[in-house]
Amino acid sequence: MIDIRLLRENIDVVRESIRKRGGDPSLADETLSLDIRWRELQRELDSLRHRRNVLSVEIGKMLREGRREEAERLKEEVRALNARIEEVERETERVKQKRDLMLRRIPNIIHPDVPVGESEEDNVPVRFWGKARVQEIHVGDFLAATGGKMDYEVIPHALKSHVDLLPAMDLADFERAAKVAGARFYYLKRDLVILEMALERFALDFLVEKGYIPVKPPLMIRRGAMEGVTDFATFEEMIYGVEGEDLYLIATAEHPLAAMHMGEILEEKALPMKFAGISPCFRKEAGAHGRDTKGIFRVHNFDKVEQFAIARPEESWSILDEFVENAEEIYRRLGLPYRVVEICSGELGAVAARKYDIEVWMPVQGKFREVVSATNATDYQARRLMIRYRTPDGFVPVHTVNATAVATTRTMVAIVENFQDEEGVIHIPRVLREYTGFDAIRPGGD
RNA sequence: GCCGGGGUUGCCGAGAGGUAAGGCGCCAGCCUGGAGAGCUGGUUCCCGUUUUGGGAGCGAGGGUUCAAAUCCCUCCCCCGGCGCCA
Repeated sequence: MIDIRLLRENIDVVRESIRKRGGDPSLADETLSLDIRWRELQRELDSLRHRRNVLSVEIGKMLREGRREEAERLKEEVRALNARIEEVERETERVKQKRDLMLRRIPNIIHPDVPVGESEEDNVPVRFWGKARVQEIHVGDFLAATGGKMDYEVIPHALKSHVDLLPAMDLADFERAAKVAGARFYYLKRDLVILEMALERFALDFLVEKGYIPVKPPLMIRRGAMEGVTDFATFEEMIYGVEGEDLYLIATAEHPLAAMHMGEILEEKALPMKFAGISPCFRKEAGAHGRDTKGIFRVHNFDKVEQFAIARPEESWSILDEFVENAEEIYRRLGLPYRVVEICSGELGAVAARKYDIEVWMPVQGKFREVVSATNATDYQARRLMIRYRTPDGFVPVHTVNATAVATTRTMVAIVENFQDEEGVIHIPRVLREYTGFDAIRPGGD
């Protein structure tokens, strides 16, 4: 939620931000006129209540002095006044709720440097790292995607998709998962289970070493908490609810981590707080029909190690950079070639003021695919959640920053695509071997 | 799940139908060579204002009443005990 004062005092900033996102800026004007109406009603309500309070004190005095008839007459007057108050209260509440509903639909004010654009094609690559392995047929696409700014080698042999390779090696079972749970679920088996845990432990150790606090959060949270951290569209399209309970499955550890300090006033010296959350993530993936329908690239539940910070406003941008750098270092250590892209205005989620993705080169698919997403939500979540910190001029909303460290399923796809050889052997990145205890996964096991 | 105790302002803590004591912390002013102590005022949210001001707020939501932190319902959370469980 944006600061309503911004709407009252500087509505052009709000309009411009909405326009850049491709939304309708009249949302700002409509919200403001509701706010003006609400303030009128509130003023009327306050003066009516003032009158009641005065009379009520008077009644108390009369009763103490034994002036019963006078008191009864006044009571009658207050009863009439109360009927009027109730009427105005209802209207005030109605207008306020409508205003708040619209206010919550206004997306975060975007950072001025965010590239303006409409779709994925307008995202701006900012960095490339590594030497990509490119199949002959993908060389054209690769050059288009990198503009020649990334090193590559053409590989002669054909590569297998994880969708085929993993079941063939009995490392995953998609058919039985579909029987039991439906599409976009999976059983992971054997060494792949170990690999997943190795990835998690590697990412967690990496962040803990930097002083981040490891956290396993609740996997279900209440509606009030979920509404504080997600926008309406996310809630509708992504979030599973539990029937008969006021509980919703988290779509990322960011949700319970952001809500952890809701309603609190934090001491400035406690900031920034940096967390390494680890949790399963549950996502409906509504509207993703026909895309990545097989395998483990896009699934309804997966594990993720997440970076999350609660920060002072003046430090949130450097923390966003730090998070991106952390994630890059993780993927560099894994040896996976990637590019960093800045997400354009039209593709930003409502809570994001600015966002970077890391996309790993996937040799089988012949594309860069998103594995990491890093967002500065500025004060947007904090205002909804009422997370503030103490400053000399009062309580100020904190900033929240989130970024992936490792999403296990997508990273495993990246490993399978990048590190399989001619024989179909999957080589384990060196940094993971101390965690897995094996250096490769071979067909037929061993 | 059951029984009992509890949830009050940044923190602690009184108030048990009559309109939120007191202490601490913090901020400002006075005082001081400077600091401290002391004194004075302020210290949640909303509306209004040149100023004076008004309203809301006692875990959440309803109800009773002229008036609710206080009485009555529903729910949430914390502490203790019992039960159940990994």
